[in-house]
Amino acid sequence: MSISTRFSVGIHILSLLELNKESVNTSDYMAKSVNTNPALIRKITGMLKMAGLVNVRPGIAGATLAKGLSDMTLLDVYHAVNVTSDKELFGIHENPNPACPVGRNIQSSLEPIFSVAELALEKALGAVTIEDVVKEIIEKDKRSNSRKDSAI
Amino acid sequence: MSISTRFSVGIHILSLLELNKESVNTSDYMAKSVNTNPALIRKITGMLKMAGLVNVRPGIAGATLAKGLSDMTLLDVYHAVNVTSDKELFGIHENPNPACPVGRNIQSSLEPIFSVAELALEKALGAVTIEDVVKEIIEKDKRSNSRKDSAI
DNA sequence: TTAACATGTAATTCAAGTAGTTACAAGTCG
DNA sequence: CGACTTGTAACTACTTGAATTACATGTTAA
Repeated sequence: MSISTRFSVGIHILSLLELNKESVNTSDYMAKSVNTNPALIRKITGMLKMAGLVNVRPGIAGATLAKGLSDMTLLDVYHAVNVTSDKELFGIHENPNPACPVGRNIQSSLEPIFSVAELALEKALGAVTIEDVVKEIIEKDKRSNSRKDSAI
Repeated sequence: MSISTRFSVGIHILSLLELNKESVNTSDYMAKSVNTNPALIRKITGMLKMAGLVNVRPGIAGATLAKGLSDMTLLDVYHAVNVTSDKELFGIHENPNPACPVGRNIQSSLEPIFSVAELALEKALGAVTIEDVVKEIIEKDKRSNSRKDSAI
């Protein structure tokens, strides 16, 4: 199965907080941008808060960025929204037959290999900051706007 | 959610085919080693067959390796058992608000980033062959056996 | 040819995770 | 006080994974 869209929604939220920082970003407003419901936004925002990425307090409208954009990588978001802390990316079948040489060694043989692969993934995510994403969004928006203008 | 255990089971099957190549590896036998049921083994074996990794034919007992162990990487197995062909590893929320700069650019901004991360993962998996896994299993088994002997 | 056995596959069930939705308690502020 | 917001819990619908059962199809040997 795919990695939860909580990850991309988390990135969406952080990007939105930057690009819309002049206004108050309530869960209701952000839900409209993501196109989901406010409760889910609040849930994910809560996860981002736990990770120290956003400031948000009960009763006070709006969330704000808690750190500089260049200090937040996608890996931070990945860890914030994924419950991968207790669950590995790769699932390994449990209870293989201990009477079989393969069965009794497959798990311990695969774990370090899977770890290396997972770390490669995380390294790639850690190399991209939210600032990079925001810049990309701005660039893409400029390009599509200029295309639209020239078409008129 | 985690990547399906079909992946680790697929590796288990291929390793077993090598280490038990003197015997006939029926789905029933392999199911006992993996500790699951024969139908699931046949399903995964069928996927491995589609990928050209094993030979198996209706009515004829047992599966065999279709290629050399050093010519099979974990990435081959990953692609064989994962239906990732039509589904990306990272899920991106659909239908974000096109009226919002973030909403209308988030998907196209994230896709290439996620692709890079996914490729990093696949590169790591492609660097490990089934031969490596089999050697590791043999090594681990030797070590645990010698420990047992010395304990007597 | 037939009986025994193996693979291929469909259907069913159960469990778990995702995401959408509603509802409401708790907190804040004019 | 009253309007608004966040934090959560509960519920539903949906999807996927995995286990299980059943049976059609194919093969082999007696």
